[in-house]
Amino acid sequence: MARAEEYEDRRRELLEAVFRITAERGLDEVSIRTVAAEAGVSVAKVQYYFRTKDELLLAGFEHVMQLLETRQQRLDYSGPMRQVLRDCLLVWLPIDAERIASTRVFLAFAVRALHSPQLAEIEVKLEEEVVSSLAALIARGQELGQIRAGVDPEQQAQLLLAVLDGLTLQMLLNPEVMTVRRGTAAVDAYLDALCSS
Amino acid sequence: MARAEEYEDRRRELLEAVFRITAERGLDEVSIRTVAAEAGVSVAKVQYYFRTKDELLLAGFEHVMQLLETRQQRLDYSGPMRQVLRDCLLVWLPIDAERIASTRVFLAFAVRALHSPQLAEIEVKLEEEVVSSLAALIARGQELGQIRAGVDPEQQAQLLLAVLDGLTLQMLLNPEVMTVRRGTAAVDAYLDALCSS
DNA sequence: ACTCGTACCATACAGTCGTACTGTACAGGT
DNA sequence: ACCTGTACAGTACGACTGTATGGTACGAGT
Repeated sequence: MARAEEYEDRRRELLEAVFRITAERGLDEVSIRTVAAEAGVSVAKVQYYFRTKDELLLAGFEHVMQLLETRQQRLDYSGPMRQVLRDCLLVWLPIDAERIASTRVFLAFAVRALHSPQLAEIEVKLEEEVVSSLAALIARGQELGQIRAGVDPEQQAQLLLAVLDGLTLQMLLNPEVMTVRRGTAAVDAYLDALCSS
Repeated sequence: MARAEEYEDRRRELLEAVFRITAERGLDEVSIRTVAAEAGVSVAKVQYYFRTKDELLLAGFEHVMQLLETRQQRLDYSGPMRQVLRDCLLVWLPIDAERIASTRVFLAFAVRALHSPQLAEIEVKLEEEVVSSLAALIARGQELGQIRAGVDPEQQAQLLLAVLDGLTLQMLLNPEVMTVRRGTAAVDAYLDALCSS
């Protein structure tokens, strides 16, 4: 069905425009018109693919989520658990231009989700997925004797995600203080504590 | 000078309206008109005290910051360092209605600061203050032998703040998963690691 | 050949936005 | 008594917002 594929491609192009605007100028610069201009299309085309702005934003959030998930799935899962876990965590840290953009967009949507049940639903769903996949990695590491046995995988995964969110916020807000080096060092320290006896 | 005091009072009333709207409906629901309506005054009155919307938002951010600082200064600094540090950290965690509101507002402004140099400036300034005061507490705890000597106070303070930010975000976004109990437990665990040899 | 759905475009509408302008009530100084 | 500055109120302006509408080009089906 080349029809359906093309349809999805057009939608994705528009969602990428949403992504770029959000990353560069913030979520409240996203309007039907700015998205149309960014994508180089007419207002009506945006409306054709997304009936309302809410629908556009919903899809925009899901687009970022999917991007982050994809990045997580593309990792090399063959090495030692500590390495795998580290790579997995680094997906969320703003350590290069690509990740700076995606974490900015994520944060913008997450904060808006505080007042939008629909966005919150998406956020919660993704978080559950990430937590459970991290927990699975931790549990697997425990089986292999590479990770301390005493901790609850699920709870530890949640905590890791929280630490990650915090580091992300600090790195974005104050990159001169919370540098890439310090951020990754913090993650490594956390992993040290998790892996050592 | 009762004149100047009244002037500041009026300004504060408007800033509290900004605070309430931001906490309940989000920062992008803040407009001159919604603030005027929330405060029960005319649009022109808001304009009289804040020439532009930017000025209003700037002052609004400073207002939250001041609120948080005040709350931190009102603490009881006489007990053991661990207790003091804990209270200090809990100022930032959304563990009751008051703190939920202030952390929501803080996050909203912080994310907007990603695209506003003026807001970012305020954020960075506050963060430096908080970090240095936390670092002072840690250093004092080290002198008293209540906190492990091996760590760098400044760096540890930054990390603590990051963890706090992350926990805050999680608790606000997903309160059913990251409960008050778990959030405070995470802080306590962190303090345990900091205090034990 | 005709029709129909898809994929758009240009434009219009009502509402809201930040901001500016004009007017006024009133307290205090001279 | 007169003037001036403060502290507002009411309203208007242009820009921008999300959304709706009407029109059109075109490939596919019958």
